[in-house]
Amino acid sequence: MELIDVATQVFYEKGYDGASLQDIADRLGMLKGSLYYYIQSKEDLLFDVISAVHKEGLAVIRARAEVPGGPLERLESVIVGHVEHTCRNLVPTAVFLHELSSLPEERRREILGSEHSYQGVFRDLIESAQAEGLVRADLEPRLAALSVLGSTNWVYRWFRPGGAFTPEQIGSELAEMSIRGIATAEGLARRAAG
Amino acid sequence: MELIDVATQVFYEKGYDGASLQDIADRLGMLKGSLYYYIQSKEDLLFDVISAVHKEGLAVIRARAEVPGGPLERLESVIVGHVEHTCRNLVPTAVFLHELSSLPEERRREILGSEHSYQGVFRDLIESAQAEGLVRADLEPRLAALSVLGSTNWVYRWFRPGGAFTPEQIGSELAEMSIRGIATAEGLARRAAG
DNA sequence: GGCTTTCTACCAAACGGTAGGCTGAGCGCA
DNA sequence: TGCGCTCAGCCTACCGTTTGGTAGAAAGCC
Repeated sequence: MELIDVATQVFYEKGYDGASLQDIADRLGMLKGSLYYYIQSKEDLLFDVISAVHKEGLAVIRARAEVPGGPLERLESVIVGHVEHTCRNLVPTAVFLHELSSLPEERRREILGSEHSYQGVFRDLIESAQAEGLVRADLEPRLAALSVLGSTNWVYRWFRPGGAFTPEQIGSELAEMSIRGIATAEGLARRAAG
Repeated sequence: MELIDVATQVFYEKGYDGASLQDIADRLGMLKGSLYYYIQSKEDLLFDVISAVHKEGLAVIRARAEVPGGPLERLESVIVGHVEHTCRNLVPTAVFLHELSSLPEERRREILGSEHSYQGVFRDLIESAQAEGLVRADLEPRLAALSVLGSTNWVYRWFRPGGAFTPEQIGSELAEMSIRGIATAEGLARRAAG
């Protein structure tokens, strides 16, 4: 469907409140009233955009989190996957991170789940690594997860395709920094050895 | 001036586009027409809000960056200062980071300076540390700066006063993770010794 | 094949509502 | 009397949404 792509782009450029259905209709070459043949409301449109990219991104990191292997290796893979997915879906991701707050409480929770799902994946992996002595024990897992999520999510604000860095480069460098930031000496040694 | 505080709060709650001058006037107990005695336009109001908090935050980290001492210690201090300032000025900071894109290109650049000023402070410190062998040489300074900025700026999205973590706690933990993430063995050793 | 009906994908116009911006009159206080 | 400030109200523009209608392709039926 082309509508959702156009809407994503317009929401990205003007923000949800700043974008009008007129803008979207113009870009599709139709009248704004005609949009209601496809949608129920403007809000539904935003919901669809956000919901899709969130579901996709979550699937990416969950798949990588559940692979067999040490928790530190899996965490690294999750970070890389998350960053690369962000870079390759820059526009929808930006809309998700920027306009989620434009949705009413209820629909927001419908997307995020009762607990913050992204954060949960990172935190679980960090806790597992901590239990094996691979991540510093004095570290608050939730804080560590938020730190990693921060540096990776921030990517949507500065990455530009064709810019100085490739998605792969950014993914692996951010993962490297994140892991070094939280691992124990043993965790790092075992990672280098494996 | 109370107007700017109220405007900050309203922009925070509803977003710039979603907020109306009516909302602001209501909260001040006056009619929206009366606002024009104080302001020239709605956009000017946003500009003032953003400009103020940006200038203040930049002053905080610049002061800490210019203190005498090793670059790694100064970087740590900058991170701590930045995070604590963010936590203590959560609402204006959120407006700054969230609504900067609502300003026209020109006024945006008037605030950020020709080069990204925050990023510049971090990058310069990282480059200094790199020159002294305290930060890994294979690390791209700009990427490292963006990683640190990401995890610290992200704080505005999850910190809540009276929540599980204090600003001091968050500042020192994020700084610790950031430094460990980029430093060389020698950098870490020298930091522990000093 | 020819005829009719249904469905798809829009169009045209208008609705009630609200937006930012502006004005000139008038208030209380020094 | 003068001045800082607020008032009530208007203007034009645009918003999301609804309604009623229609060209043309597709499908069903004989």
